[in-house]
Amino acid sequence: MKKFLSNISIQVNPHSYLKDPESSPLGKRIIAGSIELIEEIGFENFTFQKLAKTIKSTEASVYRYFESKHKLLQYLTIWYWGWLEYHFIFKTANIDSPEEKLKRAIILLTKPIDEDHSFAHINEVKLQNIIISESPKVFLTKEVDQENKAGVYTGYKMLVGRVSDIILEINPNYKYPHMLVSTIIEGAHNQRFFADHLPGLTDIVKGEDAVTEFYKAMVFHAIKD
Amino acid sequence: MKKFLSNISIQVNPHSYLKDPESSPLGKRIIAGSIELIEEIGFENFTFQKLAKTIKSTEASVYRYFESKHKLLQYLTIWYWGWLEYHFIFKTANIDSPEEKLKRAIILLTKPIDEDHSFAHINEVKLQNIIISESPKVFLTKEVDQENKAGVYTGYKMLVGRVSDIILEINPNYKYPHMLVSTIIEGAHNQRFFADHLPGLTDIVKGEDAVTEFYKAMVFHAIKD
DNA sequence: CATATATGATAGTTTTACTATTATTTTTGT
DNA sequence: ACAAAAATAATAGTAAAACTATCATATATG
Repeated sequence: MKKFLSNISIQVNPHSYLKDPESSPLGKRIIAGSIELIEEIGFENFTFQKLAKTIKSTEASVYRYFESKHKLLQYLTIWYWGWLEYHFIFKTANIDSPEEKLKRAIILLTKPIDEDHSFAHINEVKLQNIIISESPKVFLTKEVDQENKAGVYTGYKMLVGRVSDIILEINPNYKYPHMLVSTIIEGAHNQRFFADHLPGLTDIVKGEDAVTEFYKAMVFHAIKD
Repeated sequence: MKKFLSNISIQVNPHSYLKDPESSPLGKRIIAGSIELIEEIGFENFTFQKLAKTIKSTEASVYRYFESKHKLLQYLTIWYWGWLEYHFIFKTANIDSPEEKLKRAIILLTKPIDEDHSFAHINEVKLQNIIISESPKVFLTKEVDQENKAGVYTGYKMLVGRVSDIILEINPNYKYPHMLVSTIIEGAHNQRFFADHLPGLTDIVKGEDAVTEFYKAMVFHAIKD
């Protein structure tokens, strides 16, 4: 899957930035550098000073793009939801069977990504690691309601809504489609984290992608009458 | 359910504290005060200086009990897992049917708690709100592996292990019991948070505890052959 | 009642998060 | 090609947070 998105870009809610990082080379270096650095040292240890040093710029310049490191992480997660939604549309296009569409959606939402380099300055694999380890910190704050009003979570809700719609195509009487979808998205992140760091909280089955298998079976059982 | 634990206390891994807060009145004020304050202002805005002020002590005194606010939050979550495990044992004691035990376990893990005051200095309802909004921040750090080695997550794993054992009693061939249990624990927290702040990510059904109903149905469907 | 221990009062250090100012470089319109 | 505008760099500074240290005082204990 190479460069198939060469002329499109993921729209990110401007609430998360002061100046669009897509609009300049420095902005792109900030994004690329922050993905590298957050993945490497973790969000708590990440500072704009360290970022400036790695991308050979200055703290003040970074602050012209992002008001805080929290907003930068927010930007990255919004971008990721947009990226997921794009792939979702791509992967379910022209498929008639809702069961097959749902299966593909679950794979997208639970499998580690291997594709790369659709966007020159974004390392999707590292970004996904950041999403797994850091993304709950974006919404688990006292500012979540304001941010929600500002539209920060629209992309996430759209994605959940799209997958929910497929579930309702399969079973129009199923009562909890959104719950099921957000459970598998957040759950898959947790399970990947547990597999790496707290294996006692998960089940690792050799020669099998247990996370995807587990959620696939779970979803199809849950929505059956 | 009143004071039925008058002579027992929840053991917390000493890795999380410098001096046992259960061992002194000041220690108990630190715990009580931090539960109030973290619930009110959120973990990011919480500082030892603010805590000291609310409990009428000093920053330096708080630091004699906890090395950092991260360790304090860790202490609270370890205590909560111990509390849950105790309740789990209590609620499943003398029940023969594994289905009934599992049902009770799911209720315990997914329902908001209403009982109170079993432990004088701990407000369990507020503590649960903290667990919902802040507990992933305990393990989602670069220090998780060291902490795990130090036994910080033993209580969580024990709890997950106990519920998994019931699942295996019902279906010895089920491959993912730990995954299923940790999915419902973390999932229920997320869904409660979403219901309050990001309702587009969940399904609120009036006159019904949708979270508990959803996970009960999900689990029993998942473990069926 | 002497001694040890816990807490309080106070002050200090380092780091982070962020703002302000001016100089220099790069971009853009004509 | 060049002047004006915009972006970035260089530098410095402030406020608060996250600790650490010291000494005085209170409380508990043997």
